[in-house]
Amino acid sequence: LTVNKRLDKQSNLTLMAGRRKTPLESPTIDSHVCSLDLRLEKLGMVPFFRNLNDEELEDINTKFSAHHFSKGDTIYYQGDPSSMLRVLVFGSVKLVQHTDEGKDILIDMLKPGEYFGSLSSLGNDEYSETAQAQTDVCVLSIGLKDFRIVLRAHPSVAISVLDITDERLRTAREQIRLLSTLSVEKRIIAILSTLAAKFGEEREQGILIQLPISRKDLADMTGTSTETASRVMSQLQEAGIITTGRQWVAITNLKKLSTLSEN
Amino acid sequence: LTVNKRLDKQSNLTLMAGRRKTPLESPTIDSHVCSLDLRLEKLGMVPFFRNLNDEELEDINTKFSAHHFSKGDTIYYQGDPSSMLRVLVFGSVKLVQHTDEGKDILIDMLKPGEYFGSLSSLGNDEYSETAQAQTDVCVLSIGLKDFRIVLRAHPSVAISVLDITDERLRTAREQIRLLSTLSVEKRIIAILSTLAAKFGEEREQGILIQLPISRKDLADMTGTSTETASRVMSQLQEAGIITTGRQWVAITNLKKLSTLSEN
DNA sequence: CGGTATTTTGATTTAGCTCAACAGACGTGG
DNA sequence: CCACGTCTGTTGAGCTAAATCAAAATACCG
Repeated sequence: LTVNKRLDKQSNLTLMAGRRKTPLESPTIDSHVCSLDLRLEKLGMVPFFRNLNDEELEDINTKFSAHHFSKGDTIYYQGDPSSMLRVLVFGSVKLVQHTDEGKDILIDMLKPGEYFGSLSSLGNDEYSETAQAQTDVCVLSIGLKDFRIVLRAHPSVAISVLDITDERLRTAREQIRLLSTLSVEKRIIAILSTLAAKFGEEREQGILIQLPISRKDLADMTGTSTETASRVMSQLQEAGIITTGRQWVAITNLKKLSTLSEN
Repeated sequence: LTVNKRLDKQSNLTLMAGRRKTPLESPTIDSHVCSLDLRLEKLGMVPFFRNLNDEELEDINTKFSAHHFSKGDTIYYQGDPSSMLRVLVFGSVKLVQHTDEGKDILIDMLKPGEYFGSLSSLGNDEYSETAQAQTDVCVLSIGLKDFRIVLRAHPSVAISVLDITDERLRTAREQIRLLSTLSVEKRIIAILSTLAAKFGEEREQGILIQLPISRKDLADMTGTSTETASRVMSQLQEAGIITTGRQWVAITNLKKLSTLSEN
């Protein structure tokens, strides 16, 4: 993979400082990473195509097209007519719902291999959320009708997609539980644990969450205000549980974090 | 259908009173409604079997077994090993999550034709919620492995189940939005609208929600306390928007209700 | 280096929780 | 059919978590 690590020069200088700056790797991709010749390989990595043989994969491959988006780009907007199913191949994407009152809800953050866009042509003809590139990304797209054909031809794919969707439903309901029963502090702790499990990587600072996450993102994930999210993060840092800065978080004391979520 | 309507004698007497008593029909079913001879007919009504021909249906039918539960019975408990997929044939079922701290979350209320239990044998070997009969109910059950076989043999079924699950995911995320952004009053108003659309029937009192719903149920659906739910319901009744009593609600002014939810 | 976006911190306000007591409805058994 | 016990809903008062408003500090970007 031709990934350019844009190493920040200060990352060495600030190693011992109380609050380090941008320890995240912000990978940028050459556009050809997202090119035709790599699609087949990528498709085979996607969970719901994993059981297929080369011939089947080849067939499905022809139905997909590949696109590149830069960090911050919007892949589709909530309310747009929904017509594509997408598979994230590289980078990370966030799904956001906007409300009339201007509040946002951050529904999910995706990593490579996950699908988004619309699945079902049933009734819902608009995207129910906005998809935004959180880093530079590469995305494969397939038209809904074509995807239906694939599902019909390959029951194992349909079953895999069903399993994944069911799992997401479970996660969404868990989120409802958190929102209904826990204090803001505990909700943020829970989200940090989840993100660490999904995106965390071992570093000197602890488990670094490999994603640009702002206070507003945290607030939108936990249904609170940026100010409150900031206060909670300050407390957690004060308590030596996390290390954090602008758009990044690392968990330095996972044990203590999980203790707090119980209590 | 041999359904006994247990007509409450007071329903006539109290027609003009400010607050009527138990206007709900509480149907009880003779156990043989849930018997073998009716299963086939019922299965054909289930959304995801609708496209199948008689022969296919017959085949699937043999894999299901029928069970009757009385109002208040628990069909399965959160944490039990999950092994069955269930289809509600008659009555209504509620899905509840319990928390360590003793708070409950009411995830969903089901009507005939909807499925519950577990879908995916993937990883999750325990029910993530408790299913309780809200009225007398009749339920068809199939073992997970058998259901997998059905899915594999009938792609159209797999696709239907996927569509339904996707729709539920959308609903769950909508619920997350409500919890994250709206006041308790608006959340209750939103739930009342939803319930009216799903379970409402035209009556003299207005759109009567054909289900026993307590203040606690409302509270557990909206993530609030019974006291607050009660206060909101009192206000709504005061404002002439709903009529309500013990375990029942009717919406007398739907227009005004939807006005309130916007504002 | 200056401008902008993000984060922090403080002060004030408030929605909704909790605790508490009571009232109305239900149903059960005598 | 009535009396009684139990469950469900109502209402009040005080308290607290978190929202909001406001302003300053810090990091990042060109």
